[in-house]
Amino acid sequence: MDITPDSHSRDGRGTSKIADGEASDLPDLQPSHLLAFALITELGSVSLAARRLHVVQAAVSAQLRRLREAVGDPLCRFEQGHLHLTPAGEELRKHALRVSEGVAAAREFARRLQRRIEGRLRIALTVTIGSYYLPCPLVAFQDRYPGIRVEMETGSSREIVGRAEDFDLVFVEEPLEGSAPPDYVRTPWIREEILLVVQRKSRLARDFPAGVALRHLQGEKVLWREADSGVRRAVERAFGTLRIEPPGHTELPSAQGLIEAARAGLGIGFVAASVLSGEDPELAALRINPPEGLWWRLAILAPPPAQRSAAAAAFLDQLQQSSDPMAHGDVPV
Amino acid sequence: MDITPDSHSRDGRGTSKIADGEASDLPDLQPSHLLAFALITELGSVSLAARRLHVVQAAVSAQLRRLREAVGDPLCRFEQGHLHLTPAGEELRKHALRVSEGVAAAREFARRLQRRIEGRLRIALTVTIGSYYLPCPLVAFQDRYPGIRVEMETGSSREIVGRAEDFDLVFVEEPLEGSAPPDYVRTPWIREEILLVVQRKSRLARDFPAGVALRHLQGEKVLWREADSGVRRAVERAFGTLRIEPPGHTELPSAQGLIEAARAGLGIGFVAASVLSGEDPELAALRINPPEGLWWRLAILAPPPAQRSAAAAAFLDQLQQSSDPMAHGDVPV
DNA sequence: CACGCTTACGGGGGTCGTAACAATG
DNA sequence: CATTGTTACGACCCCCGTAAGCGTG
Repeated sequence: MDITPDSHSRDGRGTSKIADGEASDLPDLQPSHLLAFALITELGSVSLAARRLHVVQAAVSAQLRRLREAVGDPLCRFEQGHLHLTPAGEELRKHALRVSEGVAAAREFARRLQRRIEGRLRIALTVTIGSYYLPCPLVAFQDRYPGIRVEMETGSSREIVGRAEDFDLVFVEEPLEGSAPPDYVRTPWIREEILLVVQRKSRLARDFPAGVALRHLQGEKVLWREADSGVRRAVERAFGTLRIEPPGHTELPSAQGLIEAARAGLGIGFVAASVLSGEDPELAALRINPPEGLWWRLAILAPPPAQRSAAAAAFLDQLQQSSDPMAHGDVPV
Repeated sequence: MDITPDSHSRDGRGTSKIADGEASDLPDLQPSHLLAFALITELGSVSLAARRLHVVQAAVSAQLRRLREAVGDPLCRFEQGHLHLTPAGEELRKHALRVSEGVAAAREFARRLQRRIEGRLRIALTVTIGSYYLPCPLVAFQDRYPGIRVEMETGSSREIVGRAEDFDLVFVEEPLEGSAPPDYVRTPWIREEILLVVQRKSRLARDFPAGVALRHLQGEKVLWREADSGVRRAVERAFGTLRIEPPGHTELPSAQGLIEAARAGLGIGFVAASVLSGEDPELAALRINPPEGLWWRLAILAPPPAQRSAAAAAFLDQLQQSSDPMAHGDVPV
């Protein structure tokens, strides 16, 4: 036999004397009444407490009466304009103060959360994003909200997408690997072109000044970044659709190193557009697969707006604000 | 200019954003929601919390939602049948637990008060009452309610009546001296006859076997108890109305001593009826002012029933129960 | 008589219960 | 399919605000 709770008790919030021998028709002790009582004892006056609670005297007076009824003992007395607590009131005051402080702390905590004074932001990202794109907005965010603790975790795209529930925001490279939780939303973040870097004097630069299709690169010596590089994986994926497998030649630990190697004629390389600053007299940056180009897209995976933490919402806001100015710029590796 | 609190705000208990820059239309954080949240986190389930709160799931679910809205951050998530708290939820849980414990303590305190497991009983009384009439019912009371701390204070009738507000019960001898607070109620307690003790062979015993009027005692040698004796004051008061002042002769420190002195023929004495146990071959106990006799009345001054502490009510109950059986009996001085 | 606490009374909104839906194992 | 959590909706009652009463300095 399962208890359908108070099925036939219309008494919404009342005596609550289920399976309780207590035949007392007393109203049960409400936390809010304790709050009022704590304030009354602190201020020594019902009217002052009412003022601070933004209600009229009569309301607080009624709360005090209900608390007294719930306790069953008189709690205080007003004589010669001053408040006097009975022993029971004195004792109850301690509990009321404890409750009051707890609620005040909770409210203060909520307030700090809302004002972004406090909070935690758990983000997951790939090493590439963590190295190139996130540091700048992150320091800006921390500068703006110094109280928010940011906890980062890096992992493969598939891994962090699978554990998306554990994070406020997940920064991934597209196309998404793995499956995100059902109602998560994908927000486009950065869309950047991947360019081919070759010597100006090379055959490719001469033959394809307006851009080169990937299939023309077969047999070229390619300067790769390390295996988990985001750009490398994007290019490899593009090659994969063509079933072309360009032989790896050299692995460079940084984009800058790759550029230098390309300048020296050691091979061709793929870099994100933002890495190339200004014109280079010796190097050409060619569009890939013209006219659309090969684009590298970064996206943010987030819970639906209603389920976002304030910190996450603030960070997303900031990213969206500064996504046009492209403030993330070129960060040295 | 005084603030009439929310005069034109019909919003009974709502956003409460008076003079608060916060333009957030969030509901404010209710203590009861914290209680529900604490229970949810403790039990790890909304339905279990609902069971224990004697409400349906939906109600608790709604409370959880309102708390989340009030905080502005998601608090928990339900995945694979288990509860997972977000960082904000984890933090809020601490405050919620504190509040929950405080409220539980307050409720437990109220319960103990109602069951008379705990409490304080502050009583005021005259030394006479404290010596003769109160000890017996008091030990019975303490035996029945061992958890209730009894605090006694003795003083003159006028003094303790004046400070009646400081006590749960005031035991006085009538007629009352001084003025009690306006709405205090007087409960008759003990009504006992004061008898005149004389030698059987004395003239008084011979002339007035059915009782003697006070005016016939003029010139007698009176054996008094000490000045603050209740019986002595009662008799003196009776004498006072007649404007007779019987010369004091001897002061005895105890009722028993007074009786012995009377037996020895040292004078006549006044004692409460209960002090005389059984017949005495040498002594006669004469009614005073027949046929009504001279009565000594004890009364209890108490706040109106609604303002009585549970302990006071219990003690009064017990006294009323055992007032007929006269269980207070004769207590040796 | 100003001030503070209490009581009585009417109205609005919060909260409960019912019911239907979605997700999970 | 049983269990659990959520949403929608209607009804009830708590609580607030207004107003009057009352005691006190």
